[in-house]
Amino acid sequence: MGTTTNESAIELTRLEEESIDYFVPFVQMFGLPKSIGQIYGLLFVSPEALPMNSIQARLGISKGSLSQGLSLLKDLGAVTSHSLEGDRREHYRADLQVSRITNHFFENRLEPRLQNGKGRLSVMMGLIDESLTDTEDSTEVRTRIVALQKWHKRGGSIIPMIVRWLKR
Amino acid sequence: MGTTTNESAIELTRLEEESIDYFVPFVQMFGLPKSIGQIYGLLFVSPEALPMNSIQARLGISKGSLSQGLSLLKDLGAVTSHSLEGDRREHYRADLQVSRITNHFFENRLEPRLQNGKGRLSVMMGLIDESLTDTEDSTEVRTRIVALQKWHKRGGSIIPMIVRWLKR
DNA sequence: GGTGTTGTTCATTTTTGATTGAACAAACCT
DNA sequence: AGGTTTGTTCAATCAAAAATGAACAACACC
Repeated sequence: MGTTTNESAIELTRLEEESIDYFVPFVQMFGLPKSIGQIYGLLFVSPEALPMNSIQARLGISKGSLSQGLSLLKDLGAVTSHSLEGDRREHYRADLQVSRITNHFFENRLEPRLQNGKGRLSVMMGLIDESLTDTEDSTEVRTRIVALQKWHKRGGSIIPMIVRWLKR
Repeated sequence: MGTTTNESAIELTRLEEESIDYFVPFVQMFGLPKSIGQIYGLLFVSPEALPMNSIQARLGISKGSLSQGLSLLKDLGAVTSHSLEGDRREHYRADLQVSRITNHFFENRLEPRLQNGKGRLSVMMGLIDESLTDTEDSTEVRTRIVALQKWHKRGGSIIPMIVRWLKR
């Protein structure tokens, strides 16, 4: 039933499978790769922190993906790493704040593009204004761009609200 | 400066270039292909409705992409098609409501996955509850899932608000 | 020092998704 | 009817993104 068919050594529990199948589409809708969802999904239902090799054995993904995935998740603050006494391996634990993942989307994916877009809109207005031919058409287009600018600003202002809503 | 270098027959105006360079990243952040952004960007600053062959000549993309792109944009309600007297070709015009595009993201991309996720969360709760071993660990995990459920619900409830905010 | 373990990096491979263009259908005209 | 224009569909190609695994670095222990 789950999409989590793999050739890995260690079987996943039903709970782990469900969690992974929850988080994979979740991270994907925010433009993150599947492996991130798998890792986070597994850690989310693991009461104790897990070392890399154990995660790898369960998910059956490559060491490279895992290392990169964990490092991204650490950057986001979605997982934390812990050293245990008498064990050289780092152990990884999921942070409960799922919003760490969504914030990444808003702050790194949306914000910069909105910023860039803002500049382009000004340029467009400039181009319209300097075009001498002040026809009916050009006023129509000007109207459109003004509307877009307004809408753009509105979109930008809602993001901080969403972020605040999703955190805590 | 613009990324809109192509081999097409008809030159784009600076305004058209800027508009395309505005909309391409815009649609991409909502998971739509670049061609959609090009088409919409061009139409957005065209005072008169354009026929397919003219769009193709300006953008230099294939007839196939164009046809598919326009049909998606029409489905979203982001462009409308009009028949002109004495011209067999359909003419396409951008709808000012950019929110048509974003709504597609929220309603077709986010909503269904949230819905699917809701089901998985119930399954997860069920699995935890039926697991007889009622250890410290299992209560910890239960807590996590409850928190996730709460967060999930919160996320679901914000979407209609965003959609309403973005429309008009 | 040498050996085994842990984790990272990055060039190659694989997978996924977008674009192309040729074949086809439909509409119009003479 | 035949010929032309307009638009769609879909298998093949191409491009972008993700996953792999081998090479490497860092550390620990003997």
